[in-house]
Amino acid sequence: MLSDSERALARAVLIHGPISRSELTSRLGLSPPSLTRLAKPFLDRGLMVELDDRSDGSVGRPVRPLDVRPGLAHFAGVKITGQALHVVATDVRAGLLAYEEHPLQRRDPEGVAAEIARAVRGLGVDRLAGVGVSLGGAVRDGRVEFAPFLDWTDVPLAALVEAELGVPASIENDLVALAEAERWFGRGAGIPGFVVITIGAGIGYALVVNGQAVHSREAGVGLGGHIPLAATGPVCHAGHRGCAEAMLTSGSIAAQVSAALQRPVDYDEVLRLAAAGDPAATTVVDEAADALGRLVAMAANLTLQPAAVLAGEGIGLFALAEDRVRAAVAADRDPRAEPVGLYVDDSGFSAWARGAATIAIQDAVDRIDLDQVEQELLPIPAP
Amino acid sequence: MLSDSERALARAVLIHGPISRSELTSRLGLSPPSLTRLAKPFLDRGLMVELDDRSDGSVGRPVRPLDVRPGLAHFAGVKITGQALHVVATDVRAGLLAYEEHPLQRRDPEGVAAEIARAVRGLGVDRLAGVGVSLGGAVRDGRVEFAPFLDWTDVPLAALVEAELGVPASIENDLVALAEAERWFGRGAGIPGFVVITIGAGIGYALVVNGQAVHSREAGVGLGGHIPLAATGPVCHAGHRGCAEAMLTSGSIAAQVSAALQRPVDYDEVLRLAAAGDPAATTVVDEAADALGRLVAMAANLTLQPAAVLAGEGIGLFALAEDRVRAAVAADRDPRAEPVGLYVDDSGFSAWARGAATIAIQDAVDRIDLDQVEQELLPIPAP
DNA sequence: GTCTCTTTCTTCCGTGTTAGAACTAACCCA
DNA sequence: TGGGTTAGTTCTAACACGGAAGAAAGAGAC
Repeated sequence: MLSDSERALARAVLIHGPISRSELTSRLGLSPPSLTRLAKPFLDRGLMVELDDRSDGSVGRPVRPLDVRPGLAHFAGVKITGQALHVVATDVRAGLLAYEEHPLQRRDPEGVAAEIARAVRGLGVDRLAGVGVSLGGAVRDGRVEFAPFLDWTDVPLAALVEAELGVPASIENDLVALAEAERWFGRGAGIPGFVVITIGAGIGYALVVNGQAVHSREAGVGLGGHIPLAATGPVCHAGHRGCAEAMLTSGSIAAQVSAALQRPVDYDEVLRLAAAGDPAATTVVDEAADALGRLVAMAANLTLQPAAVLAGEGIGLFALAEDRVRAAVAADRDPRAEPVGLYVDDSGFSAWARGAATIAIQDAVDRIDLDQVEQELLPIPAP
Repeated sequence: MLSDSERALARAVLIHGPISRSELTSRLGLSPPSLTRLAKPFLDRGLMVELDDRSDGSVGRPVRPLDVRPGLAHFAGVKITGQALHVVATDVRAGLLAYEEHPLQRRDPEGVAAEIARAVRGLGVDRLAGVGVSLGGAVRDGRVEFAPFLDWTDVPLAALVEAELGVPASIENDLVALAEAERWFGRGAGIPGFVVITIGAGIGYALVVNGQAVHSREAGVGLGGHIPLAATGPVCHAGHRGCAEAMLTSGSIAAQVSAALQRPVDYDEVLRLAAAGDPAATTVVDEAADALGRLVAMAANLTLQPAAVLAGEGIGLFALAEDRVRAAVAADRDPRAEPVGLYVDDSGFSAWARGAATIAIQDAVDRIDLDQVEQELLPIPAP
């Protein structure tokens, strides 16, 4: 619907906040006249607004930065896990407006779609322009090809959710969605390529290269989880000693400390104990930090990307043992290579659902038709 | 010089051999009229020819496939190692016409440039349209920023070679060049992404994602070389036990077998001994095969690419222990994931120099100026 | 105050690229 | 010989783009 240049403009304004036409010329490689021409329809239809950036003392005509019209639309993002729906409402930049968690009652596609619809309606968001749904598994063209934790095969989830909610629905693999969120609105904004590693109940892995997320069939399979990271260490359920799952998942870490202390301890308590100096917890956390650093280094080495975004609900580990992680990264990295940039997204569980919302936002941008913008958008008074 | 569409056409015809306009429409996303218009200047100026594809029995007007004019130009490729220059002459599709090896006498930039020029002239190629040079190190904009094995820093090698030879010279990192060669003309043609692993005197590693080679600053540093692959095993010069260099380089393999047999044995003899069933050689080769498989699996897992091109002068190992390599790949790969496609380029040392030639070819395509095609090209009679 | 300078943005217009519609070319087959 | 089929071409209208020149809007100098 939009031409390439129009879409590039829309994306640039969405991602880079208020931005002047002159900066857009260099960023998009277009001439000033083209920017004037391209921006006009977006302004006329109320999709963008022109800010009057008050004079900052510099000489010359003041810039009139373009921005997305505030309150133009809202989006919902839903991450499906085996146990729950994590639901967020966001603005057009995936900024968090609300976050809720709902236990998942049903597992059949229709039931899940109905619960997604109920949860999204429960957010009470007006101007909902799209819903994004993410889950672990292989996803293509709005269909869940394969989702092991729900035992789904070839489920047309986007169509089901659209039918329930009446707004466009987008589906994506949870890790690809998270990578997209980090790339557009998160810690990876402005970096051409990076690795995404999540730790929590499982190990997640995704990749952005040359400014685009790698969208492989494998994304759902969890290939990063069984990379060997320690010669000694616990054994994962697949029988790998010292693999990423064994060293880094919150369940395995909690189990190790529980065994040592001979009482049940959960992950958060492990982190507290380690912070307080408990020797068993400290040992386990330190070894996990070493393993995380090794995983980051290995991923950076093999993907040739000098940056990593760390996320997931278990990422509290990093704050506790940052020095060890960094030391482990450096140890497995050639000293002549650029040091790996580490960016931590500690927003925990809501990051997953924000990732889903990002997919909905991206699809909404691609869906814009300047000839068919609903007139309801226009009456909103500009602030 | 060429517009985007013209360049896309030129590349498609170069890469995909004789190809009809109708197939180009779908491949390039252009309309038939555009193909007619775009192809005409290339035909008029003698850069392309129209084949009359004799009727194959199908109904309808026969196709007139476009192809590069035979004998249009030749290219030279030079790979610099610490000891020698490996030099090839190729046609426009990087097809091998000649291969020579010259010991490297001098190490200073001017001396190397002079030896490159002498070696290339020695090939006796007419219609030389460009020279590509590749070497291990960091390269940018025709300059060698850093080449440890020659102890070079910021050497304008392209300019030096151009001055000596009088034809355009292109410089690239050896592994990026090899990856480009595999992507355009080699085993990776038609695959959107793959990993390149070379074994030989060292371990090489490169990456193609979304149809483009990853061009990182790190490419020259050899990051793939010290990935841990075996808990036991020999120690590399950097002190890593069981790392890729220790397990897979021809020097390390030969040294292990030499130690076992208590006599000096070179790499080729190791392969012969293993093929003949010698127990020491077999053990070392089998362990190397396991390590190679593990490296491939790890790279495929972390890059999310389901294919690997194996190359390098030591790749004879693969033919000898293919089953073990494949088994090791499968063992470290989630069974639900797509199996890794293995493509072997067993052309040995000349593959490196063909990679360099590929870079020259790519640059030559980007340099085409349809307004300034030399008239000398035209008198060649079409076949 | 007003004049000049600087920078941003806009208007005008020529150029070049694109694809739709209609057409021609070249072959198979009956 | 004439219809069917596919490939490729010609004509033309639309349109996106950037260069040139101009307008807008402020800062600073006098």
